[in-house]
Amino acid sequence: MAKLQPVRGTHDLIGDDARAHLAIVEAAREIADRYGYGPMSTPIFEFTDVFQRTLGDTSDIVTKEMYTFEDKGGDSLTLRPEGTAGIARAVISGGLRNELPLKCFYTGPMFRHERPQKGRLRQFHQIGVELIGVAEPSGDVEAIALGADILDALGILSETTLELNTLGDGESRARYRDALVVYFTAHIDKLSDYSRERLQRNPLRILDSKNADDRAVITDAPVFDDYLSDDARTFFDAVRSGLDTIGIAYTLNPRLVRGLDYYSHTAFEFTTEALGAQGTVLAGGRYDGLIETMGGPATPGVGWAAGVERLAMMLGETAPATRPIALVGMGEDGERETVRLAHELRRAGLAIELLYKGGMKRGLKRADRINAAAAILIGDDELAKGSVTVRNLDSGEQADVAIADLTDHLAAYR
RNA sequence: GUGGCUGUAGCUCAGUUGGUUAGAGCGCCUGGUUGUGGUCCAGGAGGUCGGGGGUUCAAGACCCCUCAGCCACCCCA
Repeated sequence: MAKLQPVRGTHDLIGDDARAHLAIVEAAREIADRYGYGPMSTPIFEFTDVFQRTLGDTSDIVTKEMYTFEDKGGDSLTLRPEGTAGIARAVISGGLRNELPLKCFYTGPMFRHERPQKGRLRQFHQIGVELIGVAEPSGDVEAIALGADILDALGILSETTLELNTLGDGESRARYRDALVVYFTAHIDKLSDYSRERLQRNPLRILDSKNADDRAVITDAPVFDDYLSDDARTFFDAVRSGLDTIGIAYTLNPRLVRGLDYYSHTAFEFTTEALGAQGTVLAGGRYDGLIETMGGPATPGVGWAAGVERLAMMLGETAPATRPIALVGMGEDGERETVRLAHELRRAGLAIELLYKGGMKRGLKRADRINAAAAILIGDDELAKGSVTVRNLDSGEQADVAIADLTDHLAAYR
């Protein structure tokens, strides 16, 4: 830390950026509420174990991306890299098992020690939902519909594609995994270095490789469809027909995978071409094995998370803030009166900007800069008459308004 | 963690083969207007040239290291 600067990969949210983030979260929260997904908040740090056990010792997040530290009591704590683990932990430790299904919406910062690039930060923000305790495909459909509704409300659904895949049940996936290992091992000389590593850790990931040589090998790789159990196929068909019923379009992407064992059945991502290499905007899936993996009773779950920064990048111009009315006081008495009036008018529901000092010229200049719709001028002349001057800053027209009539007069600016 | 590109005023950027006091536009401040903004005119403030080291008579420019940003890989929101 040679210099006063933000930590790499972190970002201040100021002005319009802050407003845009808030607007996204608020829009999402409101829609989630309509679906019955109520707010829930878990700590931004947990015992390291919570993430280690849920995410698996071989995942990238655990092996190299966690912000882990020891607290003064000697416990190993970790800044949360994602939201699901904490909620799953709360389900177990908070006795929420008796209140299933749990439907929740969460938002907040996440932390991953990655190299920053477009759409990727070390501290970023997510919104997300979880539906825990529902094993039916209608739960998957509901979660996806909720995500689509939020994207639609933000005006960006049409810029995204919903990619959909099934990871089957554990048995199907184990057999498929074995088949892949056999196939890729036979072609190991043609694989990239990265994919050779993946072959050890997570063979399904090879299917998702961007490497041209890998792609050639992948073309003839075994397809999951041949290994899918009847139950898994039935489940996936039900999800698909559910989406069809409510008119949500999707593309099947057999290469869309999740590494960890507790994932099952549905995997989906809303992706876009608009964000460069980090095209995933909202992604999730079913994690029926998660809570059991953490030491709880077998409990099904499905959910997703979306990156607020990525959503914000797609939004472009934000809706302008409501135009305030500026109060400009001249002289001591005038300034005192603006303070009193500001309080009164704000309590009457108007957006008021108090221009603390500096006289009329400066006051009007500032009123203009903050995009005020009107300025209320109060000086000795006005005080003597018991009125104020209301200047429309667009037309330049001015009116002498008795203080008693002011609220009515200003109704035009609401 | 790996690779490529880039760091000059609050912002966007010029700055010639190394040459004297580092510039522009926008923004900001002041005045023209002792009670009238947005336009115009005049003036002004604002720079460790990301940081450190080196080469040189001389470095914003060249070399090395480092930090940061961007983009990509990896991975993911």
